[in-house]
Amino acid sequence: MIKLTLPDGSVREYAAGVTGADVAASIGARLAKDALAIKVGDRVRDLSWPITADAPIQILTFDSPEGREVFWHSSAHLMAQAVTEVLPGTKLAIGPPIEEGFYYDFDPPRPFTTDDLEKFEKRMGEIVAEDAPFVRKECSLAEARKTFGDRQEKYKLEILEKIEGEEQQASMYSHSRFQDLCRGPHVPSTGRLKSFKLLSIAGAYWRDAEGNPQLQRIYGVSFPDKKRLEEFVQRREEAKKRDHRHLGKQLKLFSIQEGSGAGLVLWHPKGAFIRRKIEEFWYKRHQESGYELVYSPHIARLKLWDVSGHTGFYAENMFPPFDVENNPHQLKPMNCPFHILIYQSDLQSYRDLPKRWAEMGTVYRFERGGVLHGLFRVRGFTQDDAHIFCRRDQVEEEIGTVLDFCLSIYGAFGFNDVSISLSTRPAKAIGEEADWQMAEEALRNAIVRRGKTYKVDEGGGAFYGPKIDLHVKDAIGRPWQCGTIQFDFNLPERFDLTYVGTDGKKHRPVMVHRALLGSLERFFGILIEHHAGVFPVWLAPEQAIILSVTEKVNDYAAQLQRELETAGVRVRLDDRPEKIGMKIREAETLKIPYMLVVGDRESQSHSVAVRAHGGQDLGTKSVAEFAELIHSQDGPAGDSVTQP
RNA sequence: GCCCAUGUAGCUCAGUCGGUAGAGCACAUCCUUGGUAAGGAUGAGGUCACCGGUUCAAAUCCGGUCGUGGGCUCCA
Repeated sequence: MIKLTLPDGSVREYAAGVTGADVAASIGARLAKDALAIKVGDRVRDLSWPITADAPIQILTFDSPEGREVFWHSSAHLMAQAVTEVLPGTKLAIGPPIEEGFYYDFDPPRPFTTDDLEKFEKRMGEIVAEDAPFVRKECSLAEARKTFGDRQEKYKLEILEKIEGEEQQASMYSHSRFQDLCRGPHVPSTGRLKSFKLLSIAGAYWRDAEGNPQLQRIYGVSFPDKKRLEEFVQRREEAKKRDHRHLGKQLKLFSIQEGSGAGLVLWHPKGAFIRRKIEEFWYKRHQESGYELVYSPHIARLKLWDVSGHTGFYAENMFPPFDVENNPHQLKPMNCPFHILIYQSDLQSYRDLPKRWAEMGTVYRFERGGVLHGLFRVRGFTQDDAHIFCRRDQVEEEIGTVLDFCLSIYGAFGFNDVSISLSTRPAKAIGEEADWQMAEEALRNAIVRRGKTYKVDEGGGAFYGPKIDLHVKDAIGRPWQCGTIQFDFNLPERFDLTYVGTDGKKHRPVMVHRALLGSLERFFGILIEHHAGVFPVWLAPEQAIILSVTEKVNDYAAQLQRELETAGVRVRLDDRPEKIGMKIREAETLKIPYMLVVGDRESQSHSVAVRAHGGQDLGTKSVAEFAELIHSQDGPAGDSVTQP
């Protein structure tokens, strides 16, 4: 008999050789039905795997990340069978699960088309209906080589070459008429893979290396039931509706035009208004929080970037230098060297630290054409940057303060679900081991002391220091990386930064880079998608629009506009001779928070009929009441609202 | 940068087999004075992204460039 420990700590006894399927069945019928795989110790196995020794186990279902991985991996095999059957001669590369779904890379006799996807899906459905079991078979490497050699699966042979030396045996998984080289594990049978959807076709290099043959990748996603697939489809549609590129055009917020250049953003008046609101708020909060504002130029002598090292390690992201009176100059990809020059311009005493210098600094980075994407990936953007120069004994408190500051800023924009990751020392790093430990400790403590949880990205730090990255979750649950807090052991050395300590000697300060929103462009894009274009009152360029029912009340409407403007409300008047339904429709599509319908009734009682965006009727209000309503919402979330 | 797709009116998009261009919305003018998501009429608006090639003839076929989209790659 062997003892298996369940996740809840309970121990059950089974005969040696018991399978995951048996164990699941012994626990409950529901679990047996949902079980996809089993975790034995820290290895995930097929449900048919015989367990021969005591171990902690966990039955994996679709509700666990590992269960989903297995499910999607099996789905990739399912798709591969369909593709090879529909398009014989298609060679197989690899087909792993990904964050949400799976893909498989193929080398087909001809490129796939969108129509192909439907054919593949149809065949996949047939294979699911077969409910064919996934069967694992171990074989020698030589045997595997022969199998795939016969089938002229050159990519599989390459994988086998790589495995050689690492493994003694190869494993094959087959189901229905399909067999693939695979480590596994897999779900018990194709019948589990009920609901799936093939999403897109993309090019991808074999082994992700440019220069290698380009393969055709098909992305797909699958779920154990229809409902979850429908939810997924709905989520995608919702995301599409919120796409900041469409909303940006529809609401006249910004544009990126061929005439000015790819990846370069034009802020139109309404977008610029919102940006200005964000900036004003940002400046105010920084000044209240011990930062001093600085400005720096957009270009500098190339020499500066030599000293900072950017011409070396950052060259591929910089625009080419240009000549200024025989002096090469460089468009700035970062703000830090300028802040450092400010630091160096004076003798710094320990008494004066920390220095916290913040700047909305516009930087230009060369991004390859193919990666540009709306406001999310651009070539010119404004970082909400700051650099903190401090003593070692100040580090931990500084980091903590930055973290608090950051979270409060996110809260003001309605982002309260923030996830934190800590990236530690990479293999290739500069600086002393002790410094790294100190820095990582400081970052860790700052997070832990605030009772926050965090993920560790081992080795994910920059070569010059560890960092914290902050991700905000938007209204439909998507995470976006915004903030970053990074230690830098590199630049203080390169620029030989010092301060005079209590001992009268020179000491090296610690430098921390930080951005909260990241880039204004990107953050604006996130805000647009988060709010689906319906900006909160404090950011909305137009907070309300007066809609006159007939031209007879236009005088009253105009008077109303003056009164509301005097009361500090951003209000526009639509007094065109159009029907009220038409005006409402337009105001709705413009996503103006409040519509004020005025006709004879309102004109006589000196009031407004308030309709909120989306259709909610807030009834009739006096001018003062409505102005009060706007004032109560005219500030960042959680901020005390300033009365005009 | 690479692969695939794509670029037609301000926007969304038709345009068949190569025969010199269309709709809806938006815009302008006029009519309509209408109470919570599209009232009507008329009109104007295009070097079919750009450059080159094939052809009697190119929005259409071919090549290149640029932009955009989905990916890949990269990401101090």
